[in-house]
Amino acid sequence: MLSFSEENYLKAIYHIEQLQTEGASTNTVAKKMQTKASSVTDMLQKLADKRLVVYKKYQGALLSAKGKKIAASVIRKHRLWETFLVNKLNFSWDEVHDIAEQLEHIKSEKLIDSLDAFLEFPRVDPHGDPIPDKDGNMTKQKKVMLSTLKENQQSKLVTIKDSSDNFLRYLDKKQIAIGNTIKVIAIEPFDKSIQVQIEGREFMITEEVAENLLVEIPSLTLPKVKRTN
Amino acid sequence: MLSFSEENYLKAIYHIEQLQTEGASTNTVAKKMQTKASSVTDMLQKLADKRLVVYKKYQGALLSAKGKKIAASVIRKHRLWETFLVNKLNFSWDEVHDIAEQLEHIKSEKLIDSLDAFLEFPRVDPHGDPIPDKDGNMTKQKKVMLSTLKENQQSKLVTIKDSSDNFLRYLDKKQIAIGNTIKVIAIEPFDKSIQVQIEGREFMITEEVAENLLVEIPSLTLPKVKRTN
DNA sequence: TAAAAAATTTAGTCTTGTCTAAAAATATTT
DNA sequence: AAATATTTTTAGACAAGACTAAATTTTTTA
Ligand SMILES: [Mn+2]
Ligand SMILES: [Mn+2]
Ligand SMILES: [Mn+2]
Ligand SMILES: [Mn+2]
Repeated sequence: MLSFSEENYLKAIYHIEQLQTEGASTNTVAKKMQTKASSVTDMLQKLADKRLVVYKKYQGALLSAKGKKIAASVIRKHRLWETFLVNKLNFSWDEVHDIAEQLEHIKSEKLIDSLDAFLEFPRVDPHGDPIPDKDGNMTKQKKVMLSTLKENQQSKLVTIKDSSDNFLRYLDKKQIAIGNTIKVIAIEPFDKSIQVQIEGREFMITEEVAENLLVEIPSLTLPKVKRTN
Repeated sequence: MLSFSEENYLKAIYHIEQLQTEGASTNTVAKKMQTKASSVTDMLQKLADKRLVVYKKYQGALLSAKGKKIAASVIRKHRLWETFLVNKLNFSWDEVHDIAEQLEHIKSEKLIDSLDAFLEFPRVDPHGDPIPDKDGNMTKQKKVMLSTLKENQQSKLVTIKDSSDNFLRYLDKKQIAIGNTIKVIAIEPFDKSIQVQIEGREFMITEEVAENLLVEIPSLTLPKVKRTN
């Protein structure tokens, strides 16, 4: 039975591995865990003893298969609980993360599978992040920053990069939600701000916002040319 | 913010105080917490420092008002989560206790009040135990052991004393549930076994079972005599 | 490639919560 | 009221998980 702390470290390493190819460095983990590098070293050694990570002195750590599975199950629990809070208890999406940080450590396979069924097997959490299945598999969604689209391209908002309360509340205020269809009307060359049309409403967003909105890769808008078959 | 351990000790003391009038002795707490007397002494001193119990060396501990409120809130959480598991996730009543032991330590007032509303403000948990309200008040139900009833008396099952898995499963097997009407048909003088009628079905239970079934205090069955008034 | 900077590990300390063994206080018997 | 038994506290140790400061290794810069 792993401690809360061990589970949190595994989760942090998992998230770091998603971004980079190499192993998670001591300092990166320390930053993510808001702790000191020396504490991280202690923990990496312990997780290595338990064969949950492969760790080489001064070289950082990589999750083992076993470690990856545990990390995915913690993430599964986190996201299912967030979904429960929003869908069943009417929490808003900026209120659920801290509570899910606690709930993700409750140990009971039956509980989490029942919860999954109760929620009717959601594929993504309230922030658009995919929920791993029982075996830890997660469909890695292909997505790009809205800021990479060209004028007239449109796509669907699948998730967001920044999940801070401030950003979540900004989106609520602008009535931007996961699943919305977003069309790029015009891009201002001077400051890269974007005129967008979201679910019919047209308005302006800054480049910073556009970089934190991740949308489906838009299907190529083929030039209307007659095919000669 | 209290630790899980501190909360568990407060809850244990609360339960002990319900049974006795005096303070909880070190040994009683040790038994309930399945720990050593010396560990209990350490914790009682700590809880006394935090003004959560009134503790006198060699005399045991009593909850302070503050301590009592915290204990009641932990019990409230425990029982609401048990209710959630049974009513919403279709757990059986013998499966929920261990999971509730974990869930009762989740810190979020909004969460527990939302859960309360989601469950439509239940008054009792799946085992018939009363759920304290937000302020820690709990309606102390008046109840007696079924074994104290006389022949022909009847009452309603409100809760059970023993909550072991074995007993809960015995009740399931016999289809005995909280809220059932139980009538004492006959008491066998030799072994005090009781012929009962429960929701129409008539069968025999042992004295031990009858001592663990707590029923409403039955209204006096007045002798049928004409009033001269 | 040697020096400087940055990252990482080690050594030692602290807190929380647990334990065992021994000492002290209280309760029960003779 | 002693003597004995039981309960409770104290003393000292340990493991987990964190920290600071110092030492070591790796990376970057000159
Ligand atoms: Mn989250
Ligand atoms: Mn999320
Ligand atoms: Mn319970
Ligand atoms: Mn219960």
